[in-house]
Amino acid sequence: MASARDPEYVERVLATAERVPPGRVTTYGAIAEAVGGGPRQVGSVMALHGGGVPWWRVIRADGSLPPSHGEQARRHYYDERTPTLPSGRVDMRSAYWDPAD
DNA sequence: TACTTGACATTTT
DNA sequence: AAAAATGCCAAGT
Repeated sequence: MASARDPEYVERVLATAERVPPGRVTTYGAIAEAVGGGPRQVGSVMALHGGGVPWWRVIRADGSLPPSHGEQARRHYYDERTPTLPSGRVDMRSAYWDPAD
């Protein structure tokens, strides 16, 4: 299992999350494809070890804010001037950043 | 070993 | 447009 317990996997996930430029966002799925495993796995890793990374730049594929962090994330988005839609969702069209970049 | 659970994704109602 | 159903991958119990 390439996993939340393996520091290596965790490192890769966190490293990718840290590489996300300010004002941009990426998705769990994208990271999952970059580091391997499944989107949920990435989520679990973030949940356990995401304390030191900008998790607010990592959102769901549909642009919805992180399920359990709506308010926090919103504040950060405002600070980083992340393109958001009136509906409270991030503007994926322009703010999306690909980990493979 | 089998079932449940989860910072998700995609498709269909 | 919004909600439900289905699929995925690995951990936790």
